[in-house]
Parts: sequence; C-alpha cells; structure tokens
Amino acid sequence: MSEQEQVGPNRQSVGFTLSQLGFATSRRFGEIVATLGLEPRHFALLRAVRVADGQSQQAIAERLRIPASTMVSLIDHLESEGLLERQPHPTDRRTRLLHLTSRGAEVLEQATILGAELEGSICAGLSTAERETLLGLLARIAGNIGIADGELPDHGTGQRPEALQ
Amino acid sequence: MSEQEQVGPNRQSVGFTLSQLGFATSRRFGEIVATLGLEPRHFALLRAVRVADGQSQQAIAERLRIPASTMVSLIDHLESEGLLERQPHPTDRRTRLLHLTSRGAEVLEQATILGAELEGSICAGLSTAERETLLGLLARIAGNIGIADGELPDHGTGQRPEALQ
DNA sequence: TATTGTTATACTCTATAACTATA
DNA sequence: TATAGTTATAGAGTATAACAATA
Repeated sequence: MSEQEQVGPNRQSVGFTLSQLGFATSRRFGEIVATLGLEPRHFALLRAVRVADGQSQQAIAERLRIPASTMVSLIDHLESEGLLERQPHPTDRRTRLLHLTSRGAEVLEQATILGAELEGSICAGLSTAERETLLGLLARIAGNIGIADGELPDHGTGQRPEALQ
Repeated sequence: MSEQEQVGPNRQSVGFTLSQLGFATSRRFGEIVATLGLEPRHFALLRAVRVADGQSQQAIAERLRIPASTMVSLIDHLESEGLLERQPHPTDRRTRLLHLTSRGAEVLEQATILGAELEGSICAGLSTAERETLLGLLARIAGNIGIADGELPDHGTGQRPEALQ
C-alpha cells in the first residue's frame, strides 16, 4: 500500500474517487475559464442570462440560488468587463433586465469550446461505448444520491451551490 | 430540454457529472461526520495521525499540505475534544508529537463505518461487476487528469487541498 | 542562524440586514 | 406596505508574517 493515506471514505471506494475527480475537474475548469478572465460562477451567470435574454436580476438570482447582494457584485464585474448589461425594465423602474453583449456571447462561446476540449482530455482513450457505460453508471449513482436530472442542490446547508463552484 | 440550464461543462458530459457528483458526495460525507462532531478536515487529520502514531505537527502538515498555523487550530480543536494529544519529543523540546487517544481511535472507527455505509448507499443497485467497471473507468480518467494513485493535488492554485474538503 | 510551533493580522468570501427608489 | 436592487457590515475561513522557544 502507498504511504499516502486515504482521507475521505476509503480509497478505492466510489465515493472517495468521485470526490477526488470532481474536485480536480472543477479546479481544471476554473483554470481554463480563468484564461478568459472569468471564474466559474461568472460563466454560470453568463449561461443563465443566455437562457433567455432580458431576465431580471432577481429571476436569475433565484435560478442560481445566490443572494441578491452577491448578484450585484457578480454583475458589476461582468458589466465592467463589457460582457453583459443592465437595462431598464419598460414599466417597472426598480427592475434591471440583463442582456448579454455581443462580446459576452463571444466569450461564452469560447468558454464552451474550452469546456468541450476539457471533456475530450478527460475522456481520452475511452471508446464511445465506454463513455456511454460510464455516464449510465454515474446517472444511476446520481439517482441514489438524489440528484435528479437538472436539479440544483438545496442551498440550506451552508454550502455554496455547485452551480457556482 | 429542461428549463434548468447547464452550468459547467455540458450537462451529459463526464466532466460536469463528475463535478456534480463529487460535490454532492463530499457534502454528504460532511453531513455524516458532523454527527460525530467532526468536519471532514478533522477526519483527515485523525487519519493522518493514525498512519503512524507520534509524528510531529510539521510532518503531518506537510503530508496534508496545510499551513502550520492552520494545523494549530485544527489540533487545538481535536485536543479539546479529547481525540488526540500533543506530547513532548524526547530530545527536541520544540517539537510536539501527535498521538490518537483511545477515544480518538473510537471516533475514527465510527467515522470509517459511517463512510462505508455511505459507500453502500452511493452504490446501491450496482452489481459487483458494475462497481468494478465503474472504478476501472474512473481510474483511467484519473490517469488522464493526472491524479496518480495516492497523490494529493498541487496546492499552488489557491484552492483548498482536497484532502481537507 | 535555522527550525518548531504559536500568535497576530490581513484578506477574501459570503450572507444578513439596513437602506433607496420605486410600486 | 411590499418589492428590486444596492450598500454596509459582520462572520467564517484561510494564509502570511511576526514572534518565542529551542536547536
């Protein structure tokens, strides 16, 4: 046995391995989007805005489960970078509607491409069938853990929502 | 398509799924050890002490890649809980040697049992062969990412070492 | 002069709550 | 009176650097 001791659930356990790989993958993704001047949470926010252009800050904050005050600083940053804009609501002057700029759309597209490249490097050497097998097994585990497709985790635990990891 | 938008690399990508499951698994493990009054980093520290009783604080800090000042507060906590003890070095009076107490060993054993139960719930419904297949595929991905067996990630990124997640 | 552990401190991140302007 | 967004502030967590004791 290696001198390095296991630290989570048992090494060679699925749980430990998932923790380890999930952490490494998130970190790698963070390094990659950093080359575009973004953090993962900025990427997540740009994506959420792109889902439907012209949503209010509050609508997106609820979607991403982040406090309104955090939204302000995230949007301040992205607006200062010229990636999105606050625009007035046509009838409610309290509300700000968020729109991607063309530059924001470009950066989002580049980040998506870099993400696809990361996916390729992660899965290097796996056949299509193996990748399908892996995704199928992971989906069953997601079911065991209680992560339904498309569901974001409860935010009542004091943990940051994984959307913004 | 679900109204919920993907936030990392593409949903249905291995990378996104690993991030999601890794995060959820870590969180669940944290909730579990919390029932013993521990955080995951305390569990990791107890394990590191158990590897060889009587290591110095510095030796363990290097193993876990955490700053010396952080070690102090972690050990203060565990010592106040009666789970480990600082003892003098026989010849070097600067050095403190760390030892598990019998209660610390018990708690560590209980945490290990709870971790095994978590592993069981994560893998519920998977046959032994499927579990082996999964671990094999994940090991290949670990190789792609550059996580050698037993290796802890570089700590130069500003991220917390996963040992202490 | 170097090293072990401790303490002090500064920084980042996050969330709660107070505040403003509108409704 | 309630709501959208902003600002102020307090807390946790972490790391760097100064420090005391010892080598």
